Amino acid sequence: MNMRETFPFTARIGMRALLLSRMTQPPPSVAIGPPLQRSPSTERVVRPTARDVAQLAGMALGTVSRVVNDVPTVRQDARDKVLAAMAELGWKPNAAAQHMRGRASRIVGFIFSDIRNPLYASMIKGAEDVLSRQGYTLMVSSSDGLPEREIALLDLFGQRQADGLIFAISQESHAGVQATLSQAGYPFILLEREMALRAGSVGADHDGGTRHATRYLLELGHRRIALVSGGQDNRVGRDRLQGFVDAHHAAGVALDPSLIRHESFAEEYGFRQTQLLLDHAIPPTALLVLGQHLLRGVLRAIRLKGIAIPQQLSLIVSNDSELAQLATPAISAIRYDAYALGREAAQLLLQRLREGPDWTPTRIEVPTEFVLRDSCAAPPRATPSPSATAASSRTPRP
Amino acid sequence: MNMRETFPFTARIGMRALLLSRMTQPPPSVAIGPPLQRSPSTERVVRPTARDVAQLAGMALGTVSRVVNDVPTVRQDARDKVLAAMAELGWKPNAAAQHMRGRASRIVGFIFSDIRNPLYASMIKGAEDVLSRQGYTLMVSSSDGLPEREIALLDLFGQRQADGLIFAISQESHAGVQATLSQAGYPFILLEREMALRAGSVGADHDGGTRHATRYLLELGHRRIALVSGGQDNRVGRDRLQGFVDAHHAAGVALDPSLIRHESFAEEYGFRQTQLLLDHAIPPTALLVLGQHLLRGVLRAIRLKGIAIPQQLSLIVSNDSELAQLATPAISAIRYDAYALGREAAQLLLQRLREGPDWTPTRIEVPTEFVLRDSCAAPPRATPSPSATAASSRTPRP
DNA sequence: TTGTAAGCGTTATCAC
DNA sequence: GTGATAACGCTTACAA
Repeated sequence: MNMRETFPFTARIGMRALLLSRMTQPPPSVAIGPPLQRSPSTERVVRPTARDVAQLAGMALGTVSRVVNDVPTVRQDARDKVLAAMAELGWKPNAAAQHMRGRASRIVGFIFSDIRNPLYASMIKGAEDVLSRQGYTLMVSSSDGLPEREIALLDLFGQRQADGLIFAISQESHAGVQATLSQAGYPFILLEREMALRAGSVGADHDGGTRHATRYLLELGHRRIALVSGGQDNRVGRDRLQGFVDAHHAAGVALDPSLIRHESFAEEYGFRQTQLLLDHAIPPTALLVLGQHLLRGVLRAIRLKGIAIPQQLSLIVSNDSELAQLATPAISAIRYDAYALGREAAQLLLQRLREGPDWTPTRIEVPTEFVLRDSCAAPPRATPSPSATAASSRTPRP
Repeated sequence: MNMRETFPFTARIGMRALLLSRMTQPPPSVAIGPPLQRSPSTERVVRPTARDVAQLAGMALGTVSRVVNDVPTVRQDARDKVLAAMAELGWKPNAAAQHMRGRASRIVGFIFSDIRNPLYASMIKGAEDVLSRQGYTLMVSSSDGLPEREIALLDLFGQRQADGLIFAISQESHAGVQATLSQAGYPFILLEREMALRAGSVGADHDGGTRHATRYLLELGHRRIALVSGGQDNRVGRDRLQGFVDAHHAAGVALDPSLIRHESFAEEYGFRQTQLLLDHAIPPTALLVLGQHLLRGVLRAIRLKGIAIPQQLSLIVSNDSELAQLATPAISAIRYDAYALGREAAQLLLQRLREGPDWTPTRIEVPTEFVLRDSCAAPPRATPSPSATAASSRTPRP
């Protein structure tokens, strides 16, 4: 017999105890913990099953299933009885059991370094708005930028039967992650990345954005434009550098390699490299900061030196941020719609899920936009350096 | 026979097609969509099962299970054979199937209005860092502030067999949400909210924070302090009002009810009410803005009127934000650690899960902190209004 | 049109 | 110690 205790479960009004905050907590570790340990005394609330519904409705188990799955060959009165029983018991089909019978889990994983990055938060919301409408639920996890954790998460999503994954991998070339990914058993979409794997990808047009911004500076007359960035190991970094170089070529302006610093996205790197650049024998008249966190460090270094923006130094940042908008002066920025990026990623994944493994991997590009604020001006007439005065001509690009 | 195709699945290198961005997309709807529709041709990659592992290892199915669950009564050579087969096939236990056998799902749901709110993002990260270490995975969903969607999500997490939920409900008193919650069948922790339900809750000490800030203004000599806020329908709003009132009482200062505006958290409300307050017969000399989004509108109204902060008007905001930090002048703020809040919520949920239904519902309070910036000063000697000069005495609270 | 039963991938309870 | 085997809650042929 399968009869259970009565429903519904009553809610008791509980008293509240006021605790003073306890805030001790060891730092996050890499391990996901014993993936699915034995749970000693898993107190599970007694939930009704389809069998209970069938019994209450006086129908067979199969009929309950047919009703929830909208199989047309169910007589109206039978359907009504089942529906009534469902409502009475508050029964909802168990997704795990449905999945066991070959149904898709409708779970999509999402891995990024840290959800506190507002860009990721927007991407998640964009993806969620698309996916939730199709009955998918998002499982999100932070990798904290650790490939080992990414691997663990990839395995975890496998165990958890995810139908697909949206992934902003930390290091495109990490062999372990690549290997895990290629055997993951579920399709994935790369965010702002590119790999030699059969995967869709979605990214912003950083190439075009950076080219546009660089050309703008060149047209203002700048001839020594510095670049501070990170990420040699991902598509974003490569695209940005490409745009920077292309703009110089197109303008016929020689590019001084000593003005390019692209080893890290860290704030301190921005601080240090800006100091070095400003101390350069022939310092740059404009600075392209490609990385949100870098900007803080860059601004600190500029202020420390007492350099005036934009009179002595023009500044452009990518991507846009509150800091860029609210700084004094407001910083011109290369921006893109992160929400749209997430939305496109979700749509691409859905398409892949619809079309199956024969699907042709696709890359979707989201446009970037150059937002002109108060941080750009023509270069100062004479470079602060004693030498080189001929360089500061004001001609727009030839 | 249960023999499958061979593993592992090889990864083919795919070519990439470059599509120009397509950005059409209907607006988000409330419906979660047909919760778990029939998926017409769910292409599932053939995954190995424990049975395959057993066969390859030349052992029985049960032994495979014993090995993954670390049952001690397995001989070493048997264990080795199974382990080898597992590795060869890349097999991982199917979490859904494990759950079917009574194991906890180790899924925790998280509902908030919009993940793009940086406070929620931090809370999620805090919760994730605690939960992931115990093998739990977070399912996150936005309600967009719609109770109907909250109800749908509560049901969804039930279907998806969540072990528990962390919830920042939109309207504490919504009957439908209350009813769904009380029959959810899984425990939940309320974030920054309070309800007459058997639930744990975690919140910041807005009462104390607001009291502290108000007292500070009173000690500066302010006697007409205005309050712009929203959320009469949740604990945060009530706590803040309480702190505001208490500080006045403690200082023996009468409180003018016409200076209290607390109907909405919307930017436009902040804009409009600030205009009205500044046009007041006896305008306030200080303004407490309790709500992140309000601040934008408030600042706009103040600038539009050409009022100088802090010379003519002192300003304090809750909670802290980039805008508060970067505005000119920087705005003093009441802040709290949202990451800690999420962490505490997760720990409370874990405790509840450990202790079972007999657990005593607990409220955890996270401290707030008053960050003094450049937006506060003593009130101007004479109020701009022609009347009332006696009111602007400078005595600290008696 | 509806009831019956096999089976999804595990775990747990039996025997052996 | 290890091998069968019966569940778990559901879907889906197949019978009736």
